[in-house]
Amino acid sequence: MSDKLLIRVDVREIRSGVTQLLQQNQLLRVEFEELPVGDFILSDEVCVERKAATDFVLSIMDGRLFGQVAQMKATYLRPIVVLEGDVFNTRSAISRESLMGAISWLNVIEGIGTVHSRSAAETAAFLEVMCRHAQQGLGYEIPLRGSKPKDLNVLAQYAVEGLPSVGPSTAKKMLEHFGSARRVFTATPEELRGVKGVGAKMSEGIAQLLDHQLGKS
Amino acid sequence: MSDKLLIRVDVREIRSGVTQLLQQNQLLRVEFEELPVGDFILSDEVCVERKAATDFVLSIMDGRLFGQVAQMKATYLRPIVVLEGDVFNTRSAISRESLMGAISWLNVIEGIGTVHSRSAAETAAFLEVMCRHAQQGLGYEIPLRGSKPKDLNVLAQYAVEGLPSVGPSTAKKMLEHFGSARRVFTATPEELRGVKGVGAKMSEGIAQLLDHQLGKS
DNA sequence: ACTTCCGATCCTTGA
DNA sequence: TCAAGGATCGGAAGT
Repeated sequence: MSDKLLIRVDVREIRSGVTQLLQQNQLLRVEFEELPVGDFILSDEVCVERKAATDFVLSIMDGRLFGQVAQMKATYLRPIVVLEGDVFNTRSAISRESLMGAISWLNVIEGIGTVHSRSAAETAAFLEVMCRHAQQGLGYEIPLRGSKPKDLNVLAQYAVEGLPSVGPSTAKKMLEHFGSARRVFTATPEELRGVKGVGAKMSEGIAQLLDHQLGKS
Repeated sequence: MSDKLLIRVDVREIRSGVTQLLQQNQLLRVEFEELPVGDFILSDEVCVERKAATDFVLSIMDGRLFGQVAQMKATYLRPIVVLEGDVFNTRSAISRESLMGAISWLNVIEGIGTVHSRSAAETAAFLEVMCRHAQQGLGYEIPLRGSKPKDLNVLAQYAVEGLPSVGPSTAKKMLEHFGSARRVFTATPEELRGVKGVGAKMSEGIAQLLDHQLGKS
């Protein structure tokens, strides 16, 4: 019972004030890892992504947030985003509706809870509580929103979207057409054109990328 | 498509400022009902409980919150609590820990998202967005990946970074090792392990993703 | 997230 | 049947 709670922290958070505070906390044992996704792992099921206000806004604008969220959902049953600071008062030129849209999207569509904290200290305190809940919870399993197997689809889509001129819609159609990501990546330009929305230009561009031998910059 | 979004509001919210604002919103059609649970029904799945800061605190202290939440969970797939105002600055003699405990409990254990709003107006705005998301989804798709580079070398690396657990440095090494992106994507797990930094776990994860047959839509 | 803009792709026409 | 034109869709860029 006297065992400390284990919290696994991504190495990129090492220097953050939050982490310092966690280490000072006698109830916690902090371990650093290079996490492929998320910032704090509270249990096998619960993963926390911490976003300072400005970073949250930036990650919306450059699209990082969506990929991160997709990956969190693929790995953890209960991903949670902690928003640190006042997201509505960053200097960034983002519209209010975009911001609210993002928060709503997380909660309503993705089923990812958002916890607001006002400072690093508060974030650390929240993490302690959340950690206890995640590990000692109530013991019973909670039926969850996301299904696991389906999530490989998302990861596959994520990979395919890396191709030039390929967005969400084309990526989906390609995966449907070819069955797997590997078969998309091995397809010839002619085969690619079999996908609706993919014409000469796109198929050539993709082939060019795939077969490109790296050289001069 | 031009139909307004329907939002069902509990009769006890009739006189609230939030409701007034909802009624003025041309995009919404407001209907009042005596709801057995929750304050706003946004869809068959999504239900919102609005808690002004002081009320939130009170409902924690007298234990009401837990019952309400249990009922919401029983009826709706995705219950959400909107916290209006500054919950940490009510006059009530509640400890910070209890407050954070309640918020953590909602998110971590119950899987109920908490959205913070600073005023009735903001709550109303949030409800509009959430209502749209609940009923129509986004209405478009978000690219999982951010904007793409144009330089072929960089682009190839970018594409490879789409693989799970593969960051910039691993991607670079893979490309050097295999010569082209296509050859990375066609590699077997054993071949992948030939790259420094890629072990059993990562190579298996990658292969699994590449060969994953997508489940049906 | 949301909006706007631009280009590729697709589809119809019409010779 | 095929080429040219315009409508539509989806990706990219910007706020």
